[in-house]
Amino acid sequence: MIRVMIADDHQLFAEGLSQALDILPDARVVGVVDSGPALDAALLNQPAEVSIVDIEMPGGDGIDAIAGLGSRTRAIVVSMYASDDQRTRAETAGAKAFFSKGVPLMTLAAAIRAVADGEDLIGLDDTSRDEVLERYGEARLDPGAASLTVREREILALLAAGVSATDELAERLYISQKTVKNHLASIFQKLAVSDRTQAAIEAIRLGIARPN
Amino acid sequence: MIRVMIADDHQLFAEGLSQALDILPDARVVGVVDSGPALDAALLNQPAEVSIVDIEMPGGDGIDAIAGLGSRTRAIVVSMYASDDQRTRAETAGAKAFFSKGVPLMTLAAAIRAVADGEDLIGLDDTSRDEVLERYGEARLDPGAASLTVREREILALLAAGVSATDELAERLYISQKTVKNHLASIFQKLAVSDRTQAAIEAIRLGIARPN
DNA sequence: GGTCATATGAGCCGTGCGGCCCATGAGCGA
DNA sequence: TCGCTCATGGGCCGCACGGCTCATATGACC
Repeated sequence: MIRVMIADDHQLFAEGLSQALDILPDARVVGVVDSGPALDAALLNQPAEVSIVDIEMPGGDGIDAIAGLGSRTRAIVVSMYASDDQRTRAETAGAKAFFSKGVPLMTLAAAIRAVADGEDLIGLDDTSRDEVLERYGEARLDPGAASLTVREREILALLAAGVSATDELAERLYISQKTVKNHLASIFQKLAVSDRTQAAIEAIRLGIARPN
Repeated sequence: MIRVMIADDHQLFAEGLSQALDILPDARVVGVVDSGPALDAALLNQPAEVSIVDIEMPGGDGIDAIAGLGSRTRAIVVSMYASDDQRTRAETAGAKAFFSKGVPLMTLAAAIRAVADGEDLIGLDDTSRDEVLERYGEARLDPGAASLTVREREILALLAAGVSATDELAERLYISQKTVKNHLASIFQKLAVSDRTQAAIEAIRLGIARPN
């Protein structure tokens, strides 16, 4: 599940995009803000892998804002009137992609997946960029935890119950530590997380395990 | 918070002990079972740092049960009629402490703290053992998360929100990675956990952070 | 019979994590 | 003034964790 934050002062656009992205099985809009500083503040309390940032916003340029975000989120800059020097400025500020607001939604969706996966689209020429987007055209697996196998759910449940060490997990399940790590790697990929802490939280959030 | 599981077929004793231990600010009884196999099964779904195991139980000797528990829990064996050969058998099975049911509650409480802290009491002679128990006579800190500082709560909240990597935590808080690790080490000690996964779960359980 | 998903397991490797001890400065209360 | 807590850092170290590729066996499905 890719968490997306939207920064745009045009409510109609922002909320419409929010609704549209929520249709995607592999992305979820976790917040909408209307200025650069507000984006910065929102990300403090609500992590998001990807942020969609408009250039034209009151109270400071959107590009100035993302320069100060560091690795907190990966920024995709969108502009009403896309120009080459805007693209250059976005790249300098550390944005991972740059689009005109005229692109199809599915292109943006593909870009979100690509950027969340670590791709950097902004420096590419058009043909290379389209090639990458092509690869991310389809939704990345599971609507939640649907694709988890039974064994993977067992491991997640234990993890969320506090059994975090590999050797303990292996003992409980009567399998080798190596197999535990293999299952965990598979879980990480399916839940789009990067370590067992995030997996445990996600397991609780998805209702696979109860917090108590 | 030390999680304790009690295995004893005498309900009066088990539940009484459960109530008594729950008074302690640093321990919590998370389950009561009445046989060795039931202990094994209960620990699969409910981790416990320490288990109080009675020797005299129907359906298999309590000592036989703990031999198969591995590192899932540290066992403290209690017996109605403590004998030297029972103590020897308990030691062989991997128990960390052995007591007659005649000992004062506070002695058992001290033993629970000692065993949870990694001490092995069963091989010690009486004077050495009493020395160790003396050191663990007082409750180990916090009634829950009361002793956490403001900064530590901030870090916990971020952790439970999915910000699990040290470098990301440092960026959000505008402090060095080293300081983040120092705070985390302090949190681990106060919550009696051993890694950030368990800390995040505990934070959710304590209501410091919401799962969603 | 062939293909696919699942569960099991191995090896290799870089580095992030957690344990340990220590230092400094600010703030506060005895 | 002394002592304490807290937040901020540093250094060191062992090892567990996560990323990668690969192998094998077992069912289910077609």
